[in-house]
Amino acid sequence: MTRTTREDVVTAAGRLFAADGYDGTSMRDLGREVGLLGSSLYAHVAGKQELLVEVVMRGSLLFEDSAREAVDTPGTTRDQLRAFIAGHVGVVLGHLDVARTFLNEARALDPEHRAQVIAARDAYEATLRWILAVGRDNGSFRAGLDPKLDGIFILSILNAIDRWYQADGVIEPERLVDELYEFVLAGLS
Amino acid sequence: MTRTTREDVVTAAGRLFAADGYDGTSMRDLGREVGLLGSSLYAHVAGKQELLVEVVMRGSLLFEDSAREAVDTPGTTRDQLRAFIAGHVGVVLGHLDVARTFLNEARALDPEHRAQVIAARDAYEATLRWILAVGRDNGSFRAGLDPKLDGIFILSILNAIDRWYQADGVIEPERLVDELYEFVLAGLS
DNA sequence: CCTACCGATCGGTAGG
DNA sequence: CCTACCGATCGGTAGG
Repeated sequence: MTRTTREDVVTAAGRLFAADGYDGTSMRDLGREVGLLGSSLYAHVAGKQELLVEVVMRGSLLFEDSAREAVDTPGTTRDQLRAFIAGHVGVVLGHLDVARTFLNEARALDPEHRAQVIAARDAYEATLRWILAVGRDNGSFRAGLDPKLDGIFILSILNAIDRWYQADGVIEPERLVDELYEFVLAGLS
Repeated sequence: MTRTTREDVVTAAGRLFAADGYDGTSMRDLGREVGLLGSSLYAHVAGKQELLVEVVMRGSLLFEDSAREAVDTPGTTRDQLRAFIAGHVGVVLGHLDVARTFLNEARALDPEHRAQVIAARDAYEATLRWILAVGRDNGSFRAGLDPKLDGIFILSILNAIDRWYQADGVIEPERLVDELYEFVLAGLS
């Protein structure tokens, strides 16, 4: 046991926010998680809200980077769609606590940061819609596709993964990506 | 303004639980909503938890009835799938507050009722899986379909509707059902 | 259905 | 990083 760092506190906060929610996590709970008293946390952070902002912003960046990589993927529009799905799965499974907090606890943010998160989500969704529209126009997907509505359907599936996926087996991440891609692509064809 | 009834309190509780969450709703908030003091609510209900149980159980019953009706629908397996989707949309759009509370606030329930809700959700999911398996075996859907995984994908889409649907137009409920059915059916074909 | 409370818990601070 | 606290808010109760 070395000294507790700010990073330890942020990581533990993500864990508790993901498991019990922001409102369901007290500073005393968080202190216990890192082996300190609740009041001692204020030597590391300005407050509870700052911790939420930090965790959520990390999630926001992860999804943003993933979306950019998907668009930069060489190949067909279908390859980009697959990269988008694979990237999303990678973020969720690779950073479960951060992803869960980003997806489910944003409403506890102060108005300014909440607006920032909503903007980030809109941009993420816009990237997917862009892929769908391009694919519709170049014949990769069906002509009658509705980028907005079909984008919502796809994101609904992706954003629910953290709720049912269990790390300990049952289905491998690679197979999950395959099945997701297959199901979604069919819906677009 | 007539006398406040227990029903008024339960309805208002559903509204606030859906909007602000169970933890985010205080008995004083709820009292204000119905024009009473927080402490006066205890003349109508035993406690805050009882209100959550009541709202969530109403949601549970609505989805259960809807699933049964879908299975009892005459016609092809595809017709049953469509009825399942239409029923789900009907419950969500027709009882937004109850559906939201059922879908998002069950974790605030005491262990016994939470177990009940999980069992109800499992049964609902089992009904959908049954439709998928039957349809796979009778040729309505593709042979390689995975009832469990594809059922999760479908429910992911259905359970997210309350998060983005806006009652004031944009898309009609009938068109939503059509688009959902089209997208899902393609994923199963 | 209100008045007047209760004990518990919350986020956070002063001072060391 | 702890001690000792603070004001606010919470769910809930006694008595009318």
